[in-house]
Amino acid sequence: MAEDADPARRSIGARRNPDSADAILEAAEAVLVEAGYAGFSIEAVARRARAGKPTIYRWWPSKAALLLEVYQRQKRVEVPDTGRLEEDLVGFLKNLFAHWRETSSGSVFRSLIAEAQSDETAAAALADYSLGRRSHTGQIIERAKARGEIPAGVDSAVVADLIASFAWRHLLTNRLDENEATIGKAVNYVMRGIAAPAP
Amino acid sequence: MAEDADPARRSIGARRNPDSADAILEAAEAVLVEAGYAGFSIEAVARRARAGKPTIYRWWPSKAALLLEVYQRQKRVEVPDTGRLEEDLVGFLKNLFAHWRETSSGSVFRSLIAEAQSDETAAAALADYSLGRRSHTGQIIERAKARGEIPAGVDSAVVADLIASFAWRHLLTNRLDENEATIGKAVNYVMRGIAAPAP
DNA sequence: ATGCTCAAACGAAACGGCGCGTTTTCAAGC
DNA sequence: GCTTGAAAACGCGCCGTTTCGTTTGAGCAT
Repeated sequence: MAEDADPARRSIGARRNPDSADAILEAAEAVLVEAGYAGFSIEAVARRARAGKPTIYRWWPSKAALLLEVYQRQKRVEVPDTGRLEEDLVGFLKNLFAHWRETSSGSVFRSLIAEAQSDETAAAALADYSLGRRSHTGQIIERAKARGEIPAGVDSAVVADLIASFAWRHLLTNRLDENEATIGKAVNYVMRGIAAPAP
Repeated sequence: MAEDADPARRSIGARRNPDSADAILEAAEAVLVEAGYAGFSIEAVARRARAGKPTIYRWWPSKAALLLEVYQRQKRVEVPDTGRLEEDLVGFLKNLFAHWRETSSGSVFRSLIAEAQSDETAAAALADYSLGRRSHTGQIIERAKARGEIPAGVDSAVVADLIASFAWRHLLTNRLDENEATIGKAVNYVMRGIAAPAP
């Protein structure tokens, strides 16, 4: 992938070298996938990118910052919009699990969560990110509300939190190959809770 | 806490020294609480326990093993049994969050989850543990089933997984001071999903 | 425009420091 | 004599930083 950095990539003068930045980000992703979070060190990334450590430290103040940018470069998961809430939720989770399994996104996100447990920067970044995107799930639920499929009183933040928690836990415990039935069942419980009139 | 190890604690001959083991476990807990997971190293624990590193490595093959034993020494959280499922679930989550906040259990468990992302041993131990205890939540739900409060067809594993996920996510994102209303709301959604007749 | 100087970023190498996991040494008690 | 424990030292790797020489754009004067 990025293992043979362009030998012509050299300093381009008194401004940031985008080639270096790219090489570093790609190397970071590659190291993460190949060696896992345990083998993810600034040294290893620098070696892999054929870059100097100071170059990395200049642009990314912490391991967490680098991880975060790698994560943000990832392709986004597809969010279905079928017109039925339950179908959307199950489809989204299936897409998400497949995405996490089949691309490096899963490794990167797992690492970010782990890093957040010991690095304040990572924790803040993760919180920002979660809050900022308001999660795809929230949008799915809001759409269902807008078309009157579920009561307007439903607190989409709470529901989205439940779904997101489910996804996180499966990611962190390496159960992304969960069969569709389990996903469907979990979503179904939440779904009925949403749809039922408040007691 | 364990900072002044008994100066009289010395080798007791050809068997394991329980005083040393205790001192090491207590030191590990103290280091984790005071310096966090980032500062948790075998060296630091050995220093704190006034023990030699080889002594630690002899009895705990990895950092994960030590973490796990520290976690298992913790006091258990109280599981309510009021005769009403919703009350039990909310009460349990409240107890659990308070327990995680006010004792070192939260720090230890967070660290264990983080460690599991880079250490295979920790991952296996965590999976064993989660599976083995079948979670307190599962017992709560099974009780409700036994007294006929909810349909016998309810899959308690799935529901317990939802509740546990909710708890994990709040632990990992440092939101253990969530107000009672949020907990209640989340549980309420799940509850109604359980109670409602399958569509 | 042209040419000069300065500042910035680059890769590479080296630094001291620390934690790793291991090995060795020595003393103590069964 | 056996096992255990404490202590010290080992080589290794990564940390975050500093220094070096080189490359190049930007700013300014001519």
